[in-house]
Amino acid sequence: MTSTPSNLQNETLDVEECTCFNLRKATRTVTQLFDDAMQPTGIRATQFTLLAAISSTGTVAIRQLSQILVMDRTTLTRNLKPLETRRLIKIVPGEDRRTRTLTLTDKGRKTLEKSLPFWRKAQAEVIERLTPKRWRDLLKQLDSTVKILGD
Amino acid sequence: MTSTPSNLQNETLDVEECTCFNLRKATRTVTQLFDDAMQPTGIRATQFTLLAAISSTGTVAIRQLSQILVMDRTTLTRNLKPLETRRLIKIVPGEDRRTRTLTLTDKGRKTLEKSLPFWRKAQAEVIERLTPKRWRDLLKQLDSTVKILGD
DNA sequence: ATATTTTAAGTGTATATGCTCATATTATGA
DNA sequence: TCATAATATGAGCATATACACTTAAAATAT
Repeated sequence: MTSTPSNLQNETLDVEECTCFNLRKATRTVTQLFDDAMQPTGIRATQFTLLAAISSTGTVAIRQLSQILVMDRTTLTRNLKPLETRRLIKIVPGEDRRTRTLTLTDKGRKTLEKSLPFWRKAQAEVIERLTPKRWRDLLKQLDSTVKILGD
Repeated sequence: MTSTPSNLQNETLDVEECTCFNLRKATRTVTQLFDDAMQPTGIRATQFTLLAAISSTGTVAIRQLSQILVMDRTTLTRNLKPLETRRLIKIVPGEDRRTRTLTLTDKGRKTLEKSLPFWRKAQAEVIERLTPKRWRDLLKQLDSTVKILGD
């Protein structure tokens, strides 16, 4: 009986189908596209999302926003830092003094408004290149994934 | 004629459909699931991917691997650091002395082998919870996305 | 054969992500 | 009311990501 060689090789082929790896790969690709498109605005795609979220919620606490964005609270806190440093947002204690509430500054609002066309352009380009059907399918799959695997 | 109020509110609703944001959100969710499942192995999902890739390619240069993984070269360099520190991989100059080639150490091979069942379990859980059909659709969409938007 | 160009890689800087632990404040229960 | 539990946050630590710039080595062109 010949000893079976380590089947490491065969196993690792499966790894090309790793859900995590493929998601991260696609995220790298798309984030680079968006960051590149947003470059003239001075803010990144991630930062744009935060400004837009704060704009649409109005005043909101950190924990609250982290739940809306399905983002770790401490990650959000860190991500807010560069926005606060550049005075795009204001962070002040809430009525419940455990909380800190977020609001856009005038500068933040202006930055968001100026950035919107660039975001829209990037988004439109992605939809066009993927085709609307594929894009809708992608978003649908991503949404299912978060809903089903979240928590 | 009534003046239209700032349509910032309406605009930002679209942002919930931001391709970049939704990808990042799903990636956060899935990465947390994988990292959690891999926790007993002492390596993270991202690191597992690197070990598996090096194992399947055999000796490989950094640039080469970065292209295989569709990953920025400098990102790969940084990601290799903790693996090298823990002596899971060896980085040595290649024949072309501009290059540095990567190989698994014995410890790296052992770590990869021990990690495989945990990765498989996480992957199986994801496929089961999403259902195989949805999972295949997701992977297909991610692959299209990278192929179409890459470069 | 040497000057020029191309290619591979490392480093500085900045952001993004999330776990663990510590602290402050509010809510609750005896 | 006062001790305890629950909640909101920040900070330390480690990794992940990528642009711009620099350096070294190989390829090429004259």
